[in-house]
Amino acid sequence: MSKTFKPTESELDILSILWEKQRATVRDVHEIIQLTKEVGYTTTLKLMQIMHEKGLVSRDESSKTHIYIPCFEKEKAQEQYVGKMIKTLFSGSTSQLVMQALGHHHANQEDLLAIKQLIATLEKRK
Amino acid sequence: MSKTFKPTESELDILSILWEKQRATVRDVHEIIQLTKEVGYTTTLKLMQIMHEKGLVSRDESSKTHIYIPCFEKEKAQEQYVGKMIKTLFSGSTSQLVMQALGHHHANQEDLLAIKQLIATLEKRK
DNA sequence: GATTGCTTACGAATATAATCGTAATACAAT
DNA sequence: ATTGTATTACGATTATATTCGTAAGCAATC
Repeated sequence: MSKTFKPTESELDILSILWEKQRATVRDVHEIIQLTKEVGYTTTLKLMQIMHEKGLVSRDESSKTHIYIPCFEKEKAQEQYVGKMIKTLFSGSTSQLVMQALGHHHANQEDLLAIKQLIATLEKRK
Repeated sequence: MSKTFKPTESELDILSILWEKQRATVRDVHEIIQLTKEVGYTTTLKLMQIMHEKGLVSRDESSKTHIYIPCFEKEKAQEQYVGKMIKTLFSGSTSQLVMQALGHHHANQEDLLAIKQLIATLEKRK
């Protein structure tokens, strides 16, 4: 029964900030957005208001300056996007995605160790 | 000088079919799209025409029924989307993406072996 | 050569997303 | 109280994406 959740590009950018900070005001969010994008304050405000209408975020209105909180877990978004990506960009092959990621983006020794351990677990569980 | 390439959702669906088949007519593509989506033939046609205008695909017009060919490599799209995803959904952590993928999507023994080998290479190259 | 069926071209309508200006409101400082 | 500043609300505009109807071309078949 979980609704298909499908934020737009801009909404996802905002969500990613909210997941990071847990809770934030429009200004908090806007200041971060502004680092990478030339955009007015009211634009960010409006986007967050729309996200509120859609139920993507909730907000604490007890003080004048509202505080926004994401309405669902980052993990849910991760699952959805990773799945879609494996399907449309990697012909359904998980390992191709994994290898693309490892091949093109840095992972340190510790990270690699953790991955090896996960693989070991998966192999045992066969 | 490579332009930022940014296909829409629908365009990406079409591209993914073209990458799979290498070359295809509008009808070929439409028949596959139709399996998952209720949409008219001319809609698919129009989308592909627009993609042609944008330079996302080229086409062979020598016979009446045009044959479409993707204009750039799947790998380029993979790189771009994986990068964006690591950034917005995994706080910049490649290994988190990798572990999410391996944890939630099936990979067989052979796949896992290939990944282990890649990791070994990366470790050596330290 | 008329009819049928499949094709492309094209314009228009509709839907969705993103942007911002302006006004109203609250609150703090003078 | 008045002024200044930051906030929200809201409407309007613009941009972009999606959808499809209709017409025109072409080739095979009747």
